Amino acid sequence: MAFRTNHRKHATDVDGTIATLLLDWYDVHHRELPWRTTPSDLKRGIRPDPYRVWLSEIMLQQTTVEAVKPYFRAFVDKWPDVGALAAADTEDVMKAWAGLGYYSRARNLKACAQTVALLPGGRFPDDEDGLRALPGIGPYTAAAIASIAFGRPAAVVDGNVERVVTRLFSIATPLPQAKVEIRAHVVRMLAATRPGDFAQAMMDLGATICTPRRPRCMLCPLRSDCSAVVSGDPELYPVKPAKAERPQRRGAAFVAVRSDGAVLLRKRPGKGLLGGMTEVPTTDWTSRVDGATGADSAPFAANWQRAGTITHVFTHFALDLDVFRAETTSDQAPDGHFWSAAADLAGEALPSVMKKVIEAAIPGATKRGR
DNA sequence: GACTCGTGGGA
DNA sequence: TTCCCAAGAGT
Repeated sequence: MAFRTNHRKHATDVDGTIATLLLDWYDVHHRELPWRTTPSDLKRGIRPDPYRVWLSEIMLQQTTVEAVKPYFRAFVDKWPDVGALAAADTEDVMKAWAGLGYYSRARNLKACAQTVALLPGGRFPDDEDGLRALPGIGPYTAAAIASIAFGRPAAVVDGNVERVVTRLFSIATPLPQAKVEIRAHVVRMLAATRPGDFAQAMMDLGATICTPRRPRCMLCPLRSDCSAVVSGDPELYPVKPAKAERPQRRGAAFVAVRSDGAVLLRKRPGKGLLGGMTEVPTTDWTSRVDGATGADSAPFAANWQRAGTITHVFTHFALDLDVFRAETTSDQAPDGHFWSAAADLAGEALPSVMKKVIEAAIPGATKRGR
């Protein structure tokens, strides 16, 4: 292929060489993913479905490919197109999203589907600006959909691209300030012929070769052009600010079990932490380790028994919840609460932390049914 | 620009 | 164990 005469060439030629090397690598080593159209399919004129591209991109925000796969399959099975999702019950969408995290994505997903369904032809906008205006679609996702689904030469910059580019050019500027510089490099390297494949190739390279730790530089198609390989340690890049330490909170959670196995639940507020999701009654989650987390802070009087303590780590704090369980014959649900039948529990919109709580009180309860 | 917002897996 | 972090967006 290309001779290594980079030092004799202009920057644009080098950038073009990088794109070619990357795409040649991608043709052979690309990952096969449920939402992806392969390079050979693209060459046969098979275009990706914008709905599936969009859905996968939303799910993949700050979420691993392996975590997304089963959710993606479940969603396209239930709601095969944007019209179906637009018509779906929001509660059903939250239930299907439960466990995937960052639940505002699910609400924005539904809102976005409804907006798109009202557009001419019920189709997604086919450019960055149009996409960027939709709920849940930011700079990255707009560029990703524009390039992958519509072949637009958009600069797709995600965490993978940031890592690859900062290493490629030894960019020591810490993130997020380095983003401007990174983006400029991507714009220059962008292969106008295959924008979508270029974007996905960069991400595949970052995910499989140019990894955060112990990158496999010997297998990298760009190693000859990589500044970090030549001049130092690729793991030094990208430079990120130190993380704030994670505070500890604690509280108590109350699992009330009816004689038929139903469990008392309630709905969290629409916004904020675990917004719109379902939970068992709990105390406030206080920063006081000596806070009152006993049975006396239960939502109603009952024969509360300790059922252990669960721990859960959120992005910006860690949580210990003392779990209490009580059997009750009362069929009454306190204001704002409802009974969920034993067979329905597994399908409720329960975030992982709440499944942990219920499992501590009733082993297997969230795994039955459905 | 600095926070908030989940979860599970890997080193 | 502890830390890092994964195809970021909204405020």
